[in-house]
Amino acid sequence: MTARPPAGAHRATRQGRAIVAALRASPSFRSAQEIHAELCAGGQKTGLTTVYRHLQRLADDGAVDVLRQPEGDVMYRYCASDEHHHHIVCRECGRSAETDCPELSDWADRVAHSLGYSDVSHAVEVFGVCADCRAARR
Amino acid sequence: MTARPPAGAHRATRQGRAIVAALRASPSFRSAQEIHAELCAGGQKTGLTTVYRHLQRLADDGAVDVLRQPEGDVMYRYCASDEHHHHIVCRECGRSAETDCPELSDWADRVAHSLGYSDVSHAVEVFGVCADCRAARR
DNA sequence: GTCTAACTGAAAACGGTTATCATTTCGAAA
DNA sequence: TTTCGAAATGATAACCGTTTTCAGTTAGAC
Repeated sequence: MTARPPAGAHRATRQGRAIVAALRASPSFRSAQEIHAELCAGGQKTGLTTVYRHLQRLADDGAVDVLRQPEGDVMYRYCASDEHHHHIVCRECGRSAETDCPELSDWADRVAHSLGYSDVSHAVEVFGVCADCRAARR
Repeated sequence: MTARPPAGAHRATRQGRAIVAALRASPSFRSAQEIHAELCAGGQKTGLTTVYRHLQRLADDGAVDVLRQPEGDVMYRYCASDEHHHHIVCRECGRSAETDCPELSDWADRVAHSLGYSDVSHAVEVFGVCADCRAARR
């Protein structure tokens, strides 16, 4: 009877490191497919399945933010903050900024309770055009 | 050279009426597939393609609200209000209520502008548990 | 070095949505 | 009422992102 490594621990793999590095290197939301293409292009051969698996686990662990685009694609971004927060995403280049939302939580709670709802959560995404893209337009 | 009916006009069809009726009859968000199944079950034979086409056009016309669930399914609901508004959706039964959002718009604009973003739009969904479902729990 | 659970990835399955295209239907004009 | 073309329909296939499968590989504890 030999001792076992603690079940549930994650192992350090080349692919896992590459995926986290790719996420950290980007200030904007990226799709699994984009990250996969980027890794392959950079010589980091990695299966698409593996990319999906790591992103999913990172999201479960709360290490990345998940955003669903209006078109339905799921995007991932490395989390700067542990706190509950929201994003302002540039419609053109995808760059995003984080913001906290105390007023927003208050608003959601107040409105929900006044309508008889409890256990309130909210999903908010703000879209706009960032300063650089606006400048590039003209 | 014969005169033509105005291009772009919509024609009144049995299927179109059935789809609108199904939407009007429900207080909660429904998926295209659900509506299709409901029509078929009710003897209103209608193609799935046609359901998608009508829902899409209604959404384009602003006649229905569109909501993307966290799981990715697109849901549709008849619009009570023409104004910009948001929904509070019951996590358990899907029932939804509408609410306006002047503070929310202000918040989104203010935060976005302070970060250099313009042409701001926002997507907000609030989820909770409605009074009936809460009562049914215990 | 040994061993095994964790990880990998090619290929297939999945599921919702959209495109294709031959057929049907609405409705304006004659 | 009949005609006729644009619009609508719907069965089928294509699409596309994501998940599952499963045989093979690898990290890392001992």
